[in-house]
Amino acid sequence: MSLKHIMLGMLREPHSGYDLKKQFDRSLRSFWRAELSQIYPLLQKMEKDGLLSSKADSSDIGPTRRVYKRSAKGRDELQSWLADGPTVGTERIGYLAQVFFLANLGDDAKAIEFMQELRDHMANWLQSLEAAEQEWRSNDPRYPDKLPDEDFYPQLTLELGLMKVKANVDWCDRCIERIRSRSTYAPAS
Amino acid sequence: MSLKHIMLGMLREPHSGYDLKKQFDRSLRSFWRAELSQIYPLLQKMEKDGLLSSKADSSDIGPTRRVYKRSAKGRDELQSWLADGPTVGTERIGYLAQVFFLANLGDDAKAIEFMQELRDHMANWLQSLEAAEQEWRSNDPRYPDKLPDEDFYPQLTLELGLMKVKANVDWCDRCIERIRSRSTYAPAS
DNA sequence: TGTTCCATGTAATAAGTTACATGATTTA
DNA sequence: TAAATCATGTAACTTATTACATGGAACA
Repeated sequence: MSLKHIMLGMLREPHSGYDLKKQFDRSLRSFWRAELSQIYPLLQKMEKDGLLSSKADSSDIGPTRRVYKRSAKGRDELQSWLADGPTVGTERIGYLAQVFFLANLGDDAKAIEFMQELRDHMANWLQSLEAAEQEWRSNDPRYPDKLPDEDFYPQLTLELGLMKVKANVDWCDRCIERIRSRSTYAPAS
Repeated sequence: MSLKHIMLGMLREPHSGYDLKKQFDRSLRSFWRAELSQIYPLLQKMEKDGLLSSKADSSDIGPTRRVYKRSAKGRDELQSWLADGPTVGTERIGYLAQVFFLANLGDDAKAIEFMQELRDHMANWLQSLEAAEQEWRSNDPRYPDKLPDEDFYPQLTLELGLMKVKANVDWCDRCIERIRSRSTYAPAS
């Protein structure tokens, strides 16, 4: 169960479920996602299990929120997740499963369209990652290697994200090229 | 629901649940996985839904197996999955979530150990992908661009797999180096 | 005053994992 | 004959998604 551990990681400082969702969309979406309808019940369960504590926060602005923070037990649980070593072999990449079976479209032109659409997604994604990096770099002189630990490790994941998404764009381009040349040998009816 | 569609992709030719599991471990494990205890009930349900047909196969060797094959309805379902365009933004990569929170180990040496272990995993994985490619290349003169469609598209995913796993190895190396230099500035007590 | 955003949840369903159970066949 | 592999499944549980429901606050 990883979402539990991700929550524990995020809840060093108090956050509401709504906050956590936004953080997901900002900094973790390259490798994990979660819906609010999963987050809220999970937070409740984790509090029941003693991993979190919560309190209502009726601050001056906005509706009342419930903010959670991890307990000592929660911190231990997080550490043992990390100490267990890397979780490998559980990756799940839907679009690659689709490419694997793309022959079933039965039409090279449609396959090219698919790859083109994928390429566009990846190019947009790359832009947003590059923008995020640029902003970070210009707002914090410690970027990247003198960031405090709690920002340095996220920065490592941003770097890999950039590399991977770039690789995806290039790969899409080459795939399109290769499908095109094949079609030339045996053009669609 | 993607596993359903992956099954449909694989079941152009008849296969048993056991077969499908082996195919997963051979050619799809870079981006999807499934347990037998998920596969068997799913096949039954898909047959009930008219996406597959099955028959018992008491061949000369081995225990009796039940082999499934997709129906016309199954083929349509598969095509509409592909025609819907690429599924993006649902990726899930557990080890990156861990790296993101690696500061919580509270010890650079442990973080380096973690990254080292990850690097080893990736390097092994790379070896097995390279071996798979090499074998394929030497056993089929059509490799890679003159393969028939049903092998060409899987080959595209193998290529990306190779690129990504290589990128991971390099990234791990650089991360280890960067964590080391940081430690030099502020060495662990 | 209507739209968007903030904020929290429940219900129903689907998808996936871990543990358990069974028995035949092949190979060392 | 013991161990590994082939082969299929069920049960219990955990995890995740989709749809629904509610209402206050900010903003244009």
